[in-house]
Amino acid sequence: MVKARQRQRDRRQEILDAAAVVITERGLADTRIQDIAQRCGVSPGLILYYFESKDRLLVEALTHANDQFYLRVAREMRRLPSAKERMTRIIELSVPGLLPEYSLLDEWALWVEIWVRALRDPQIAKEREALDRRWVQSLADIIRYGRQTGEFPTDGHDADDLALQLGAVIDGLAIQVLLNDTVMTPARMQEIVTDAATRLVGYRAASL
Amino acid sequence: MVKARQRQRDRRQEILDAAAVVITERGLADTRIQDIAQRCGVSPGLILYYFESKDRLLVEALTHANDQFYLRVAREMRRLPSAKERMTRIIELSVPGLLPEYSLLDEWALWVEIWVRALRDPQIAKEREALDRRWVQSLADIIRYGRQTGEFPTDGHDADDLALQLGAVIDGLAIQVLLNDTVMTPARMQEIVTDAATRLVGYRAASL
DNA sequence: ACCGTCTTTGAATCGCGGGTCAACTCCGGC
DNA sequence: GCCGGAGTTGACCCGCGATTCAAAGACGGT
Repeated sequence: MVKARQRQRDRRQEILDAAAVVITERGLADTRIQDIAQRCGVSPGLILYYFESKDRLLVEALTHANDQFYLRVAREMRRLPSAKERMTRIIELSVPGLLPEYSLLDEWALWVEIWVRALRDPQIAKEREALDRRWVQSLADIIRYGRQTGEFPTDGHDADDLALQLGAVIDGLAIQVLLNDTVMTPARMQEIVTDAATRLVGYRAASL
Repeated sequence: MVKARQRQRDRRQEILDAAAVVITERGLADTRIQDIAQRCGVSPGLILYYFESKDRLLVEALTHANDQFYLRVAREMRRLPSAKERMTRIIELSVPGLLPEYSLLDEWALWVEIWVRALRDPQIAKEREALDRRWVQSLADIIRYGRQTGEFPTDGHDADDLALQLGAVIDGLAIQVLLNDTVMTPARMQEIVTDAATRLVGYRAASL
């Protein structure tokens, strides 16, 4: 009985992962159940055995993918001892296509799909807000941590405010990078965001 | 013959406008030919008499709507005598939902739809880039104009660079405002963008 | 008033893809 | 080895919506 539960959860995960991949490749609007089934090496009927509808599956897949990403980032942050390093790293991770090992293009592409749906689907709107807050929270935590360790000055604005602004800059630039590789390159984005972060938070960047 | 051409062009415009409205209301993915026809008070068949396919129509509608908006803004800019006023005004116009008379929410909602499609449709990607450049150009022009009139200092960065950064900040914040009316309000966005503009360009804002 | 062409209609076609379902398989417990 | 239920399949149903098309209408030119 326990094993059955486990196996069921595994299967669900597998489908969610496959769904995320397919959405990334084909876009939310062009993702068919058939595609997801194929990527799992499974029949289309099975997909609807595990999820009550295509729509629910897609929604869950989007948040699931974001969760995965968030957890990876959170784990990395915990490992880094200094706030500056954390800031540098989280910026690296935010730039689409900067690090070849994570294909962050994918993360951002999914993110844009979430935005579109959030415009008209209240459930997604709520989810999106939660995911976004969590992300901004991570930035704010780094700032607070740095103030605690003495790496960052403590006389600046509220950490949450700063994080919100920094997050906005990252979003705006990420779109440019994601959609247009000529004018705004990953390297350039990294530079600009680093600059913005140091100015907002008020510290000196580690030279690259 | 001439009149016929004119009438045909009018009909096309009418359809494009209707399409933009429907896309805004229902989202690109859920827009049906039937909806557009209904909004024009016309039969579905006619839509495909004027456009070779739904897809072409939608693409054209997106850029058409953006053109309209751009032209409105450009006209306004020309009327304002000082660069500071222009900057203040273009910021107002960039904040979704700030001005009730223009429902800028709509502009931004369409913009997000363009992004999603641009991820996978090379034609749209190219169009989007052109539209975006035009927009950033407007910002850069204001900066250059202000330097010419002596309103802005001339020792700062390249005007195009500054415009690019300012544009990114606007994009990032606009998404937040568009999707989430609790944390990031229009008024707050306006404040932040104004602040960013004055710091980037290096002038004093007119107090609000 | 007549003709030919451009518009417009609305019904019909057609393919696609989500969801259903009855049958089959597999596996774990007895 | 046998039973029962969970897991899996793939064929089928079904509605939706893009596109086509033949027929009807409007309109300008003669």
